[in-house]
Amino acid sequence: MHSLRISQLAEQAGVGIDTVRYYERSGLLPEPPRRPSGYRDYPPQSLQRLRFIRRAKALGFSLEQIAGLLELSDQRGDVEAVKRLAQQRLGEVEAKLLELQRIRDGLRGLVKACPGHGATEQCPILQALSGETA
Amino acid sequence: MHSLRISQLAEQAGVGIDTVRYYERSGLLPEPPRRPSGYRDYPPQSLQRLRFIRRAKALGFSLEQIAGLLELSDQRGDVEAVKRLAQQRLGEVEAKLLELQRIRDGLRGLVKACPGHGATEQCPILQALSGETA
DNA sequence: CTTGACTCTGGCCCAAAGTCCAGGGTTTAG
DNA sequence: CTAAACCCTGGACTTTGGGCCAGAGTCAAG
Repeated sequence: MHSLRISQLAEQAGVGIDTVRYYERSGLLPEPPRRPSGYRDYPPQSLQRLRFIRRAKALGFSLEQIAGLLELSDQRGDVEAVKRLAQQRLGEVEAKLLELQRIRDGLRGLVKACPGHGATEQCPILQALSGETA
Repeated sequence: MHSLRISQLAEQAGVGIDTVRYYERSGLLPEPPRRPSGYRDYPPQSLQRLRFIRRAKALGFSLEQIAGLLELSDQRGDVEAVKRLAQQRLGEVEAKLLELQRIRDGLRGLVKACPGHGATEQCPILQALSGETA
């Protein structure tokens, strides 16, 4: 059951083969062991990691930020530093959540205010986002 | 009080001048009227629009997606179509929210589980993201 | 009326995040 | 043993979202 090769890993994670190699080059995915032929031989955890990356990316994190998140889970020891990093990310994520909620509320308002007919008038989403947080 | 020129608009919106022109080229910002000299002469609403774009971008929306959001507020008439579009966007935004909440919960768990010392052990963020939503 | 700050267009350049060969080994099924 | 299907490295190419000139016109102050 163990050990995937790159095409299987890529497919199961829903990314391209080149993407996998690119992540390795970028340090997001650790270099896997190689078979004598030179083929990469991935342990199944790689799959989790790749999926994590894919989902985080879908949320608008850059690969660099994702690297930061992954560091958290990789670190054993220096718990202090890990905690600080986590708190910082948490702050960022919470801020993002607040803004996204405003967008959601704006859209909800739009959908509700718009019973399928009548004037769209003052669409609320611009309002919802014209707030301060410069 | 009316009518900004490009440098003022850019500065007040917190973006570069080239960015403003780029958004115009991309259709995100409507072409403003010109003075006889050819200078762009922005109405103050442009500022709201630019700020909206900036914030949405910070949330991980691509310019193309932002164009979709803006379309909603631009449309007057064909209320049916607007509503459908809004509902679709709403779905997307809600999905994003759910995923972000999972990340937040994972990070919170990590922060809490990590009292500043002791073993990091099984960091929860990988778990928090290894869920299904393929 | 000149100087400095601003604007115009057009074009070239950049980083991020891949994508796509080419040329050459490897593995496996028939 | 040979063909199909994989994998390797290295490098070129692409798209997105701008940044950065050059050369030329414009505007405001002194």
